[in-house]
Amino acid sequence: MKGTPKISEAEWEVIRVLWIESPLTANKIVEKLIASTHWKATTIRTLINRLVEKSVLGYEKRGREYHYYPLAAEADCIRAESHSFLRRVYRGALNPILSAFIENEELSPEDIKALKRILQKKGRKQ
Amino acid sequence: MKGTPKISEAEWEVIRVLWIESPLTANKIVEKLIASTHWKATTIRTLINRLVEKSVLGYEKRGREYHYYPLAAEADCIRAESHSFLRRVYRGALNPILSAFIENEELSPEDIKALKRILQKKGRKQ
DNA sequence: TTGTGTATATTACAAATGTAATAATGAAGG
DNA sequence: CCTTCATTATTACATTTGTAATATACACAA
Repeated sequence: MKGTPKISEAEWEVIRVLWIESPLTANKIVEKLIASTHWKATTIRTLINRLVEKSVLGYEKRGREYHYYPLAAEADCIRAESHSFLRRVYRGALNPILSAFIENEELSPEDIKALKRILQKKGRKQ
Repeated sequence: MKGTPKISEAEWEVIRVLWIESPLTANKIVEKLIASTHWKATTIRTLINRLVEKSVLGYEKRGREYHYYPLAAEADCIRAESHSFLRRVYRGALNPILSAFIENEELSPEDIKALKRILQKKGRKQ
């Protein structure tokens, strides 16, 4: 893996459906995204092609259809994006952002419990 | 506040120096950023002007110099950016990202303690 | 073999972004 | 007043992104 390329906001929508299920034909992808966005089919095709150019998606030609699948691992892309975000916004000071997230967003009691556990473990390792 | 506009990656560098200290003349901003980036002075001027157009920065003309200061509150911009990030990458599922951050990035023991405290409080409120 | 649908491929085009160069303007010194 | 330097203003230009429209090619039916 060569370090994940930059994935644009719209492209994220596309790759995400393939992380959920793949391979999928272009048509299937279009179908799913038309349900959740206001995009035209051609727009979605463009996004798919750009992701292929960026080597984020691969495809297999089967008959006259292409079956697309992710080349970039979800975890890698998320890590890269998170890192870029942290650098941009927090310059590496992690605590403020975690605090902000925890305070501003929704967390179920189970979430809270899980996070406490992770912190616990992290605390022990240091 | 009208909902913070989109601040680009490069622009973030600029606004951030003004959140640390303001008002600053364009020259001061340039000076600080040249130290921490490889940008030319004119590039930084462009970024400043774009931020003014976006109403993220305001300025006061004093003599022939402009003194720039933030119009958008740091907290608001961070909140907006965080939210957009969360939606893009995690579709609102907060727990995985928090876990990833906690596991992947550096956290001091104090950080860990602080976060536990916040979680504690959050847990009580629900 | 010729239409006729569908898939894919090519092209379009404006706005945002990264990255500047150049022009104009005004203040201060001679 | 005129030159010069420092500031700000205008212009530039390639890429990326958002958002498509149009063209082409091929499989299948008639």
